[in-house]
Amino acid sequence: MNVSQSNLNNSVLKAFDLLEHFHPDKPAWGVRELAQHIGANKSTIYRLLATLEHIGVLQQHPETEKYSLGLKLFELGHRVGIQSALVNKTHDILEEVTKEITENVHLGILQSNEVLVVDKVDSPKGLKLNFQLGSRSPLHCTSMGKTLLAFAEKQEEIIEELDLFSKTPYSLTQKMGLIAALNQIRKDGFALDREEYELGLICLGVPVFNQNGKAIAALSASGPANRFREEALKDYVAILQKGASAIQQKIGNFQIKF
Amino acid sequence: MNVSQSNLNNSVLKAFDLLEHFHPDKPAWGVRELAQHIGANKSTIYRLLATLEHIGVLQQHPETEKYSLGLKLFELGHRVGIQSALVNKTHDILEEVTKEITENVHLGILQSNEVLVVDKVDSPKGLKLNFQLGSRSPLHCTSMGKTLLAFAEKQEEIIEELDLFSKTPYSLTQKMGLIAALNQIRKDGFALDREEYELGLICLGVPVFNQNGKAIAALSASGPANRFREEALKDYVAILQKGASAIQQKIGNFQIKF
DNA sequence: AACAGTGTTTCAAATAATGAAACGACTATA
DNA sequence: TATAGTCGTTTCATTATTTGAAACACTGTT
Repeated sequence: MNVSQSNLNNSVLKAFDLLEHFHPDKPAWGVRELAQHIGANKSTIYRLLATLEHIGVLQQHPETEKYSLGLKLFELGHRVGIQSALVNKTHDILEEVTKEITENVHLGILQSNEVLVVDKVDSPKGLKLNFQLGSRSPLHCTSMGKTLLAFAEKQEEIIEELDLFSKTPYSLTQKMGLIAALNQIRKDGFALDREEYELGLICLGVPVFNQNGKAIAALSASGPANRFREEALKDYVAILQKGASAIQQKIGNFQIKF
Repeated sequence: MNVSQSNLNNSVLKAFDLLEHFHPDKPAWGVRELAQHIGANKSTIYRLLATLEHIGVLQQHPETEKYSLGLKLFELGHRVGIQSALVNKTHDILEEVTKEITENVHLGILQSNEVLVVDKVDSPKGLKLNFQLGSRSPLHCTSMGKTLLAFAEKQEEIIEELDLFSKTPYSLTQKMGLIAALNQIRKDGFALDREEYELGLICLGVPVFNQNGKAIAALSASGPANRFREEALKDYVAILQKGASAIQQKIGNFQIKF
C-alpha cells in the first residue's frame, strides 16, 4: 500500500482509497478481510476504519462488526449537488422534460471514462429499471455515454482506454463500429441505445453544451422498448434538445473537471 | 488544530474536519482564507486541499482557484443511500404516501441532535419550499424533529443540549413548553408543526419504529398552510401512519448509530 | 481443551506531517 | 513604473505520527 506521491497527504489518500472499496457489490467489510484485499497491515486498516467510524463516515454494524458507509458521507455527498451549478440550477428543467416525455430522465457527465449520473427525475409511470443517482455506467453501451464520447475533445484517447465489453448481444464491442456510431451521433445530434445496455431498455441521449460550445453533459430519456416506438423518437429528441438548450442558458460558461 | 485522540488517524480527522467547512453558506474556500478560519498553518491546509482535489473529493475552480466539494464525494455519498436498508428498501413506500397525500414527504433520522433528511419524494404540486436530501434541521421546531425527540430514549439529555432558538414567532423556545408538546405528541402518535420552522409552512410527522419498538426515523408530510386544513389532518395522519408501519415491516430490526 | 476466527492494543522503528520563510505570479495603489 | 499587497505553491530541517509484528481479549467450533 504505497500511495506516496509528490506532496500529497498519504493518510488521506489511503482513507479515500479504503472508501472506494465500499461499493454496492461489496458494501460491508471486516478489518482483516479488507486489509488482505488491499494488501496492507491489519493494524493500519483497523485504525483507518476506526477513525472513519468515529466521525460517521463509516458505521460499524452492531452485530456483525463489519463496517459500511455512514451518514456523514451521505450528508457531505448531497451537499455537492446542492452547491453544484449544474445540478442545482437545472433540476427544474429535468422535471419539465420528464413531464413532456413521461419517461425517466437523466443528466450525466463524463468522468474517468464513465458516465456519472448527476441528476435524474423518475417518470410518473411505474417500471424503474434505471440508473441510480451517483452511479457510473459504461460509455460504449449507453446513450449518455455515446453522446458524451461523440462530442468529447479527447475522443480517440478515451476510446483506446475503453473496454468494449458485451453487456447485451446488442452492445457495440468493436472499435470500428463504435467510431462509426459516434460519427453518426455527431451528425444526428442525438444517440440511441437500443438494448445495448440492458435487454428491453431503450435510451435516447442528447448533448448539453456550455456557452463555449463544449459538451459538458448528456441528457437522456429511457424506458421499456415497447414505449420507444420509431414514430415517437423524433418528438422525444426535440423535447430533450429543448431541455438541453434550456440548461445551456442556465449554466453559462460552466466547466467541469475531468 | 490539535485533533489528536486515542489511536485515530490525525490526518484523516483533519481532512474531514476541513470538508465540514464546505457548507451551503460558504461553499468555496481559498487556502489562506480557510487556514485562517481554522487556525492552522496555510501549508498544512494547502496540502490537505491539494490531496483532496487530486482524488476528486474537492475541485478547484479554474479561475478563482478556490476549492469546493467535488464529484467523488457526490458519488460516495449517493452510495450510502443505495446501500442503506432504511432508504433503499423504503423509497417506494414514500412514493405511495406522496401519491395519497399529494404533499412533499420526507424521511428523517435523529443525528447529532438534529434531523437528517435521508429520503424524500416531492409532491406533484408545485411549491417546493422544503428540506433538501442530506440537509439537517433543528429538532425543536420541525415535525420530524419533535417526533424523534418525543420518542427518543435519551430525550432529557438531548433537550438539555438543545438551543431552542426562535426560527419564527411560533417556534417553541421554552423548555417547559417543548416538554409539554412532546408529551402530547407521544399521546397523539403524531407531531404538528404550524409555521414553527417557516412562516406559511405546515408539517405533520409520525414516528417510524423498528421491530424492537425503537423509534428510528420520522416520516413527514409538509406543504403550504392553506392546504393543511384542520379537517384534512386526520386523514393525513392515517396515511402517514400506514406508511410508517409499512416501513417497519420492510426494515425489520434495523438499527442506526447516533 | 485446543483451535481458528474475529476486532483491538502495544511499542520501538520508520516514515510522514509540520510550519516559517521564500517563491513566483498576480492585482491594485502610489 | 515602481511598490505593496494579494494569492497559491514549494522548500527543508524539526517534530510528531504512522507503521507493523506480535500479543491480547473475545467468540464460536472442533
